[in-house]
Amino acid sequence: MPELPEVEVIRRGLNAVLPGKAITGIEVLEQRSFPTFDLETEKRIIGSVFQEVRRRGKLLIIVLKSSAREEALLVHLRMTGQLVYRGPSTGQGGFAGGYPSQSLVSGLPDKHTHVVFSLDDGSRLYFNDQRKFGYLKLIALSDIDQDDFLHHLGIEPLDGSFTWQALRAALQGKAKNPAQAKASPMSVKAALLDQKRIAGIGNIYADESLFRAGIDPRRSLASLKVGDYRRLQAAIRECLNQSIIDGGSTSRNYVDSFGLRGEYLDLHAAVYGRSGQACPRCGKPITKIRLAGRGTHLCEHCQR
DNA sequence: CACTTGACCTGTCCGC
DNA sequence: TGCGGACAGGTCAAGT
Repeated sequence: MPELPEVEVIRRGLNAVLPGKAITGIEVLEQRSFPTFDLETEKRIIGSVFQEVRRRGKLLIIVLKSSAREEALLVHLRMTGQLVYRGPSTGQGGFAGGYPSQSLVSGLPDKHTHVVFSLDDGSRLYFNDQRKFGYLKLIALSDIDQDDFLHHLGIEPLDGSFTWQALRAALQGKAKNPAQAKASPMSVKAALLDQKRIAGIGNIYADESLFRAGIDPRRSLASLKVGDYRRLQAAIRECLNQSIIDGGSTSRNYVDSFGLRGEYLDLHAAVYGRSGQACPRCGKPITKIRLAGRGTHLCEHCQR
């Protein structure tokens, strides 16, 4: 659920409040959420200072600096993870109680809070995760290229290098033989969801991008023409950028770093979560099918 | 080897 | 109202 736009909104929110603050304490209440956490890890974290928050695909990279070296705290939210910041209870940023009144979460920590960071100004950072699929991991910043997950991530759709040609090359995969790649029977939706080909797209933005591009998600990669890749490349960028503007998508429990919901699904989504409703383009009902193991929303009339 | 399916979890929603 | 079961979907391991 947190896909690229949601993670980007969180990144920006954290980047506005964390840099310069030092970590004075960490509590790991659920080992599964931070499987490599031990005394050594704790020693490396406590006393370190937040530098900046980066993003790669759906992964947050929180850069810390200790006296010894720079560390990277990797955070993957998977399905239901949240990273929520709370200012000092005296009220930071004008927020009484340290958080905005519209915040969907209050009373932290709660039963889904698995990791708590205490900061030197009295603020806190909470990692919450209903389904415990998300994780934290600490590595030396210099080792960042060796992280298995990070290392294999595909192209970044918001980078300048994301052209339609790059999209085509990424989706077709690493097959050395171009003829073989061209013959791929894989559906375009399954390829969009493969983080090793393109990073950051999940179920919501796969469906929305394909609708915007007018492409049936069941189409095979082999069937896509240059025009399809051109339209899909533009559609992906437009969907992701619009969602970042809207604060992301909240379909179940996504909230940003201040506990606020995202408005993309209400304001701009055309098909996701709208089966039975009228297609905004042609008025025929949106249908929902199962594809690549996922619920898939489309307009049978507009997407071909 | 390329691709698909099941497991990991827990909360919500639907029908009976 | 309670209860069983389907469903949600990111990623990895196991299966085809």
